[in-house]
Amino acid sequence: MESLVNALLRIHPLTDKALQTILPAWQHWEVQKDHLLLREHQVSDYIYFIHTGAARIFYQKSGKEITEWIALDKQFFLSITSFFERTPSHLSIQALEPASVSGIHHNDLMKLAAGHHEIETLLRKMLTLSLILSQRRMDSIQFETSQQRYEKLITEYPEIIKRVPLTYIASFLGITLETLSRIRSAR
Amino acid sequence: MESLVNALLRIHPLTDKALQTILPAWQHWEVQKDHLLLREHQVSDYIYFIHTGAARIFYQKSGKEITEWIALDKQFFLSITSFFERTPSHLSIQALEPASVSGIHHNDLMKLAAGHHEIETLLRKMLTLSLILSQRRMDSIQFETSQQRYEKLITEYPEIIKRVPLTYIASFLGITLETLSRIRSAR
DNA sequence: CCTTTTATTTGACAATTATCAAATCAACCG
DNA sequence: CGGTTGATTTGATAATTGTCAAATAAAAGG
Repeated sequence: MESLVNALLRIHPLTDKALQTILPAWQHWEVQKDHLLLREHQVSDYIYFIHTGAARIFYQKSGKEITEWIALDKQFFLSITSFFERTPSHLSIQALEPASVSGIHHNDLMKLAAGHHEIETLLRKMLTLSLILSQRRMDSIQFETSQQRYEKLITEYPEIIKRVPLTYIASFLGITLETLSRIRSAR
Repeated sequence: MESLVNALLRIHPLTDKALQTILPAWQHWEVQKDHLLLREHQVSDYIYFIHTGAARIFYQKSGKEITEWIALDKQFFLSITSFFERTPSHLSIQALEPASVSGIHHNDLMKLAAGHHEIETLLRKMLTLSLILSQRRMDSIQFETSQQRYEKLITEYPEIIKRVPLTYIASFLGITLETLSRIRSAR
């Protein structure tokens, strides 16, 4: 709980009142390794926050699984298009380790945002950060070599190699498993 | 003006009062072909809306210009990171045709959003749309062939070929001019 | 209309990465 | 511990795209 509060306050300094309003809206789950938080074709109802553990967002592409995002401790994650457009997701979300996860439902969040200017601002700032992140990732995919992307990843998340199978990391980086293996052995 | 109002209302149905509050904050410019709306290293102060004309967002990458975005009539465009983080932009924005452009200043928009819940919501929805777009583009860059990306582009904007030089289109698609030329001649 | 400049196409070659196949390594279970 | 399964590495080859150089086409200015 504490890490969720910190994460929220870091995004926007909510008053105590607003904080007390939004906190009860979060639900909590302890899920096992491999548990699916979201299945393909479902409408994604939650923005998640992972307290401890790891999860991946992935989809099927011509028979293969493509990992689109990997979330480690203390990160928010969601299926953006499905959550905001209220359409069935082509993505699935799966725990890669036993995980402690919180989530806020779309209905609740929208009601809170409509009722409290502060929470609307919080949401706006979350979206701003997310958009900036998305832009950076796009830049990175388009203009950095896979080598560089890999280096960046392990600089930012050194533990990721030990916690997440290379197949997932490879497709997250937009390369094949074999290419990643060669990049790694060349260092 | 009318197209800007329509564009805003399509994003979020503002009350008349909110509309009358936000409209005066927009400035208007008629700019010539090649005019720079934003120069590299400047902090980007405006979200722009292009009534008529065309513009591109680009940056220098090892001596070459990379076009990151192309905006045709009735689209919003901005240097996302610079505008929201208030940091000097690595991007430039240039009119590709004589253009009629509106813009709202960061200071004004933030004051309005803080003062009016409705405008905060409008901004939040703009960011949501922008994030969805950014995700789609990322997907497209990472998992579609350049062939497919080109097809999509001309399906959505058939006129773009006649209005924008192929060099810009090529780098927008993330390929070289030569590769684009070959894709085009193969059809 | 001709000249100059810029935009686009074409060709040859090199570099990067994907694909397919097989080998090795590591982890887990009885 | 031995065996089975899944993860990772290595090898050989093919496909895609980038790079550099040159040719052609189109546009702009006098």
